[in-house]
Amino acid sequence: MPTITLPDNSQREFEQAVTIMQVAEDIGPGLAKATIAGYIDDELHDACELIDHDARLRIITNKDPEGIEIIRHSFAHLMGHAVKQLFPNAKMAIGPVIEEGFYYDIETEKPFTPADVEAIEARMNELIKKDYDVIREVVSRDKAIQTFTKRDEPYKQEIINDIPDDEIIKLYYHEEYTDMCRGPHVPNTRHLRYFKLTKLAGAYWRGDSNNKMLQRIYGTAWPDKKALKAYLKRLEEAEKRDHRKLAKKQDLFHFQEEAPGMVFWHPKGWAIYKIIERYISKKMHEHGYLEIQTPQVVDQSLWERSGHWDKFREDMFTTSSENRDYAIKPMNCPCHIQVFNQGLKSYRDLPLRLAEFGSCHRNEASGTLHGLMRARNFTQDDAHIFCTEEQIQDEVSKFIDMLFEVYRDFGFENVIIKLSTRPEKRVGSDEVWDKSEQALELALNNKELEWDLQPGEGAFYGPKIEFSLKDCIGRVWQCGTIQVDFSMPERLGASYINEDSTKQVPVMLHRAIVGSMERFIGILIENYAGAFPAWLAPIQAVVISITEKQSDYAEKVTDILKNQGFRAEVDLRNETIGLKIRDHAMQRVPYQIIVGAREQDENSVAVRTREGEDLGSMSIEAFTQRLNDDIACLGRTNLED
RNA sequence: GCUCAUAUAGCUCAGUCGGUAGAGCACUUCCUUGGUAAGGAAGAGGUCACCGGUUCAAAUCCGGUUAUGAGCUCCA
Repeated sequence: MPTITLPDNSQREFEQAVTIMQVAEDIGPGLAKATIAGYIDDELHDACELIDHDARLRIITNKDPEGIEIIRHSFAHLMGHAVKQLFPNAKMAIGPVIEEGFYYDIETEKPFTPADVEAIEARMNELIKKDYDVIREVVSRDKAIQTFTKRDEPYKQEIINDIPDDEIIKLYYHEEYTDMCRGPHVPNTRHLRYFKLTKLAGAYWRGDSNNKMLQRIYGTAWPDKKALKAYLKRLEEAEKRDHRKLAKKQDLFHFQEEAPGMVFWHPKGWAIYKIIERYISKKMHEHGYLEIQTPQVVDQSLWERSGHWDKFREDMFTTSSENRDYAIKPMNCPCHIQVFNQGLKSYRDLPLRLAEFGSCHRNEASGTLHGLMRARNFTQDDAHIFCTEEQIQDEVSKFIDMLFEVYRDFGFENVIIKLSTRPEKRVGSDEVWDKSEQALELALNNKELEWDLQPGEGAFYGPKIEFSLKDCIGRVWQCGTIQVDFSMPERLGASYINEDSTKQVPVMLHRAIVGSMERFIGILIENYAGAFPAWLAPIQAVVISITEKQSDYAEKVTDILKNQGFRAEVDLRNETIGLKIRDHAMQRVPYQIIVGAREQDENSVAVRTREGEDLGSMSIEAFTQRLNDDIACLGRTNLED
């Protein structure tokens, strides 16, 4: 006689054990129709789950986040159903839910073509129309193995072998198709309506590149048509912000075949770069860093001693001359240690913070290149802090503060923080790793920051904190980092004299805020959709003449702005005012200064923003004051500084 | 690096069955001298990524290379 308590605390009593669906039916036919699954006490179950004891029940429909997730998961099975009908020899691997959709990894004789995907989508739509019931069966391990042996599904068998003994195994039947899953799943395919298969790609079995590459089909699914349409629209809009597209439109930079993964910066893109560089440089100065510059090409032996040659030689560009082998520097740390090593250092010199805008070259695998986000030549806002063990905590803490100061100035609120701990292949004792991992964790917790642990993802010389930002379509890119290194200073002979006159090896902290100037600019372009705030905009104001008669006056106004350090341009083209405004608005220039006969007579300017707001006529001084106010929050950042 | 796809004018893209290439924008010149998101006309512009093959004939079909895109792997 189970008593079921609903979320509103109302209770229903039943003569015998009931399923979630039966409870829903008891409440009303509308709810029964919408029921996807339910929480029995605090556990999520299929709608066919039997309740034989007093319990709390919360029914899940497509209005709940869990409901949407179940729908997406069931869509993966539905795709499996369609795939097996069209490609009976396909071997199904895994089909999980991801953010906004699902995918299935499948082994096939021949890779799927885009036409195959269309056919699969069409077949899914046909299956949907059948509104068939999805039947769940709890089975023994033997029965599961038997089922998938009979179905000739080797990947499923492999998965079963990895399922812990105490876990129950469930099969879900979609007519003649059978899949295995933890569930829950929708009780009937009528819940599966609004989806689209979005992309086709290869993916390694179990994410290991030594394994066979399977075919992965991605899809997106939503509870209603409106949500699906909105998602596709959102994606389309986001793609317009792609930094590679905006770079072409705004003439910021380009890539070409002769230098894959290396940027040709154009004047406007380089202006942004220099503004950021100057900003960071100033910040570093304020935070006690000393800026240096080290060589691009360094003898191979240094990389051998640092350990990089061993681990990364495949990814390093090399060159040779007069029987000596060199590597183009892939990172700056060994060079910074060389600077540290010059002259005798005292404990009084610590912490010593050496900073460099270090240009690095890494021969990244061709398939990983991605515009500015992943380039073969990039510049790190790198710095290495040489300090004592006792100073680590404080330095890490100061660094995190500085990082957030910078990110806020660039308008980033949403920073993804991860702590990566010791990898399998590493140098240094466990004791040293314990200490450094704790130092990083403590620094994060003291600031009450939210972070995720990434076990085994640290660098070979030490653990690290990563600070990542998202691009226009939500891809996550690591930007900032701070890494503890107990190994490299010793390997490269760094030392200082302690209070007691003994020689000690300093700890080194590797750290970067923007990470790669290139990547950071890429993310900035996408986040601002090309409409940079005035302090970052490559052109802050464009002076537009209405007719040729104002050419001299327009040039005069432009010169005044330029002489005050503003980035201004003049547009004297023989075109209508409407066209010129349109051009510069599309170029996202923050301010347009329109000068006609009226302004010339009054020695004034008419100001318009790129958003289309008409600020009216004002004196040149009033405008420069306004522009100054606009960029004042971050101090004047003019190229002429 | 792996899987799939793509590569045509400066840009965005058409180009059917294999018969020597087309639009819009941009560019140049001329007309127009204007008041807040496209004034008008004319002109110029292409070794169809590169190398090879099939064919009487290749932008188009086939193979390879390079680059790019999506995803996977990797990322000091």
